[in-house]
Amino acid sequence: MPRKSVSQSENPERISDAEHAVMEALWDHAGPATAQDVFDSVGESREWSLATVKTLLSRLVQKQAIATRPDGRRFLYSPLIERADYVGGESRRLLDKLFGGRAASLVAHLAESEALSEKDLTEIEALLKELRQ
Amino acid sequence: MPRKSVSQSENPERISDAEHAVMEALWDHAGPATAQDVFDSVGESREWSLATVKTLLSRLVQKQAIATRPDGRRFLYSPLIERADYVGGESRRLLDKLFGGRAASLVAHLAESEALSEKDLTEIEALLKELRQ
DNA sequence: CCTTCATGTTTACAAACGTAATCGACCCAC
DNA sequence: GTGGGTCGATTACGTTTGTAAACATGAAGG
Repeated sequence: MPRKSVSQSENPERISDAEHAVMEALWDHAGPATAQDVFDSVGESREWSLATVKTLLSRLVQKQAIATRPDGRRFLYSPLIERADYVGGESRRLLDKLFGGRAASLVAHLAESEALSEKDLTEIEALLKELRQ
Repeated sequence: MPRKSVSQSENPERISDAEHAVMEALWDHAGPATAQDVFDSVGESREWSLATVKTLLSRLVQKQAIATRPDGRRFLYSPLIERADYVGGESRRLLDKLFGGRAASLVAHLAESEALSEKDLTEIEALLKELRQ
């Protein structure tokens, strides 16, 4: 198979914070969304103009994080990367950066810093139990 | 619109990736370090020039993340924020951004994505047990 | 047709970042 | 005391990010 030319597709282009908010809107949206849709979703929390949302969408297209499909004279946007993958990547980044990649260290830290509520603990215990069967 | 005049010292200035590497060097170093020290520590992994390290140190001073103490004609740098605090802050950021603040979700995700080794699981279990007593 | 609105594209611009060269002050060896 | 080296400070410069206005174009209404 010929080597894929521009190499991209393998390239985990970094998604910025603002861009991430747009991704969340897209992931949240059932099916492809228009720029207006995204604006409506995201405009509540973040005070962005429609223009800003469009810029972010363009940048995400460039970064190959989302795809466009023409629909009449506008575009429908849909995520190219899955939320789980993104979340996994970011989590791993943090783990590597701050905990030497050791997940247990993270959990330990959360526990020590009291970031874990009683409920969290119970949930995690249940989770572990399930993983163990 | 008058920019909200922040009461300094309360201001959690964001530390960039490169700056973080410098912080790690400082945290690692026993006692105050010179720019050269930092350069020596960090120069291995990252291919930075001494000038770059100095720039980063300056920026960290501005951000009030580190303090300087004159020592003859040079400075000794030492962290003003503790690693645990930084780590806690960043962890929380991730948690809020990706998991709606729910730590259990993070752990669940790590588990599902198989980011947790057998050893991790055992460690976490032990941790929980300890927290429970 | 012509005006208006909706929509993506282009351009803008300041702040933050990554990376570093240069500058001015100071100290040491000759 | 003078030429080098050392040090922090200043300046630089391209890229990314946040935020958005201006522009081009096509659709739609009158």
